[in-house]
Amino acid sequence: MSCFEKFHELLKERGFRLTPQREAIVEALHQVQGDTVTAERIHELVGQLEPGIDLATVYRTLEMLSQIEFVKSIDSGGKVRLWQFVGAEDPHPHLLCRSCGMLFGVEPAELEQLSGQLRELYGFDIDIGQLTIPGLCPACRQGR
Amino acid sequence: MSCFEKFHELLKERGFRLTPQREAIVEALHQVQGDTVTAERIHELVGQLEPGIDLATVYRTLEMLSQIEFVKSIDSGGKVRLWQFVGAEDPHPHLLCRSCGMLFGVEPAELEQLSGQLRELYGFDIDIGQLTIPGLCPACRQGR
DNA sequence: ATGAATGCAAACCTTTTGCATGTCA
DNA sequence: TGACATGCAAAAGGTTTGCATTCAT
Repeated sequence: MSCFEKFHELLKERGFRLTPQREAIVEALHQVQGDTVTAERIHELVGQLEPGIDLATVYRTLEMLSQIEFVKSIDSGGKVRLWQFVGAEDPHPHLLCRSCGMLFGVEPAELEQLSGQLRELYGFDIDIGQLTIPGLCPACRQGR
Repeated sequence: MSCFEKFHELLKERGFRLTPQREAIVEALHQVQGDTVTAERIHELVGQLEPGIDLATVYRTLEMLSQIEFVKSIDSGGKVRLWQFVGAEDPHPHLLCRSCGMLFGVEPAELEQLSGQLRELYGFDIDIGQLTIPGLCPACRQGR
C-alpha cells in the first residue's frame, strides 16, 4: 500500500476529510522525507505546489497528522518546533549536533542496552523513539 | 564553601555585579533546589522575597546564571523553557517523566557505554551533561 | 444539506530588546 | 565616576483561535 493510500485510509478511518490542502502538505512532507522541518518551511514548500495555503492550515494539518502518526513533533531544544515525516516508519531516536543543527537517525537497537540499564537501575521506562541526544557531529568535531 | 560564597566568587571572577535582584533570584532557585522551573515561576517566587523585580530581569539573570553554570536550561519539549538550579554540581543527564514531569538526575557514569558506542558507530560526541531522556517514571508506570 | 476545513486577521504567550534611570564597584 | 544592571514598555516571533465562508461527503 502506497504512502498516499495509507494516508487516505487513515483519514477515512478517523473521520478526517481529504482536502487539496492536506494532500499538498503531505506531498511537501514527502519531499523532505526524513528531514526535520519547521512549520514555516513546510509552508514555503507547499506554496510552490499549491499557492495560497495559509500557515494556520499548515499548523492545523500538522497537528492532525501527528494524531494519525504520520508526522512526529521533535524536540529541538530551541524555540521552534520541528516536525518530521514518519509515514509508515517507526519512531526512532536522533543525534542532534549542537554546532550545525544536523539531525541523524539512530537505530533503536543501538540503545537497547541503555534502555535495559535505566529500567533496572531506576525503574524508568524510556521512550526510545522520542529520544534526541545532543552533541557534536563528526564534521563539526573536525572543523574546529 | 557555601553555595552563596561560590556564587559571589563566580560573579567576581567573571566581572558580573552582585545585586539584590540577583541574590533574590538565586535564593528562589535555592528554594526549589533540583526541581525544574519556568522563568515565570521563578518570577513568582522572587516576588515573595523581594517584590518589584521584573520578569525581564529574571530572564537576563537566568541567562547570566547559565553562563556561570549555576543554572541549566532544560529542553522540555513543550513551548516553555525550563530551568534547573545546579549550583556547584557538575552537569549531569536527566530522566524526564512524560506523565508527571518529574526530573531525575542520572550518574554520568551510567552512560559511558552509550557514549562510547555512539562515538564508535557514528563518530558522534555526545554532551552527556545536556542529555534529557524522556520516558515514564516508576510511579507513573504503576499508577496506570 | 451540514458539519468540518479553510483563509484571514487578530489574539496569545513566552522571550527579547531599546532606552532612560538607577546603582554597584 | 562610569560601566553595568534594572524597570518599563514595546517588539518579536512562533503558534493558536474566532469567525465568516467554502467545500467534502
